Amino acid sequence: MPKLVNEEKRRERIAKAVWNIAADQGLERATIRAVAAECGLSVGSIQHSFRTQEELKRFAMELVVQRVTTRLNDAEGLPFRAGDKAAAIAGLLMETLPLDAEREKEARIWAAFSTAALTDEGLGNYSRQMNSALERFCLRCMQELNGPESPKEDCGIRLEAMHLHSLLDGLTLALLTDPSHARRQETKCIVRNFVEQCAKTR
Amino acid sequence: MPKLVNEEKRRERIAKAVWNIAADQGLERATIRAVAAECGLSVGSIQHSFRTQEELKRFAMELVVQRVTTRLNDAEGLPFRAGDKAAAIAGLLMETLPLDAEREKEARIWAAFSTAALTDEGLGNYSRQMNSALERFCLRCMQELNGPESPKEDCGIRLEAMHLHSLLDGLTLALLTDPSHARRQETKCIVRNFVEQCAKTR
DNA sequence: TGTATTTTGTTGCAGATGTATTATAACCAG
DNA sequence: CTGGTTATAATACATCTGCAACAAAATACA
Repeated sequence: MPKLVNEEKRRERIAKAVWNIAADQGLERATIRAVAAECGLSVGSIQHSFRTQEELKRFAMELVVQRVTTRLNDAEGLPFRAGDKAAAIAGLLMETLPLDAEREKEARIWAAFSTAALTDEGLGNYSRQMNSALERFCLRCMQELNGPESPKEDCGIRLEAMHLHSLLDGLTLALLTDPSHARRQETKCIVRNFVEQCAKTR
Repeated sequence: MPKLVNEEKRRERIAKAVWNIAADQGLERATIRAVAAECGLSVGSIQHSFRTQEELKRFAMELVVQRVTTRLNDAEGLPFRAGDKAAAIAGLLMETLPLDAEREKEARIWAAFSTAALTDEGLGNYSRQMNSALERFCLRCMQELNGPESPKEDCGIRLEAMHLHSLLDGLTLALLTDPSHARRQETKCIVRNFVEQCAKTR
């Protein structure tokens, strides 16, 4: 029997190297050799874990979707205190925005992949998965905000959830091209205002 | 004296070839040879107009910013009829969204360039220019919506303009990954609701 | 300890890519 | 028509890229 390696961990390590390169050089610079250098492996090792580069990119993007999706689901499960529900939800929403260095990197990674998905049909499904997950999350937030007395099958709330989702995406983009402190503060204000407004109308 | 060619037209023609490739294959596929083939020129001709590929990409992105900026400025200049001001503005805003094939292509082009700008400092300024132009446009729309009696130096309206800007960006992204008819209709609803809501609060 | 089996590292190769160089063709003033 | 200038085209070349092939090392079990 040969050396035993946790193949899944290995694949994740390689995928994270792809993330790093995508975040600060662009996905097109994530060549096999660059990835190998980034995670301190040889080209042969990468090839052992991923037959082709396309497979590697798919896996790297899928892993992003998985991580974010489970994180969103976990957040949904949290109980809200009744008192400051609006503030709690605003905080929850802000956690999805690139307001610190770590989230900014994640957002840059996602921007690279989702743009690549526009011209790479093999990746398109992951974009759609991510959008579904985000929209479910936003819908859940809006329902929580509106209180349990609101109708479950309201068309209006679905549109408001889409509004929220698009707003978060747009704010993310704006923060990526201008990550200044001022912009961050304004972004937080916008999210707070949105939540406030929603809470008021009901 | 030699053959005289309208150099500016030539450069634009080449830049548009870059746009085409970026829109349906991704900016990284816009190699010199691919661009030459796309616009029916030879590699040498491209090189005559652009010394390096980087210069070509910069020009192609700058041209997008110029076009959109002038278009937005033109739109701002139009007079609004007093009667259906909200509807008129909603229509104006929808014109910035990829609700038809032509705008969808433009949005794909812009997505490619703005993502590239995240990891290419030479392009970052164009992203910021575009954002400024869009935000001015949104601010102008909000002011028009609120009527002339609203204070000119309101911090709130600036935030609302940023909200609108981010919303448009996010809606654009969502439409690119799901350009279905249903999604387009929902997008229009969201824009109309936003404008309505803004008009009501004042 | 031996060895079969897997992992890892290196190298080779065909094709793509950016760009410099060179040669040809087109054009207009004289 | 012609000469000189420029536009266009073709090619050359060094580098990069994905991937395959192979060699070397490592390890778990007999």
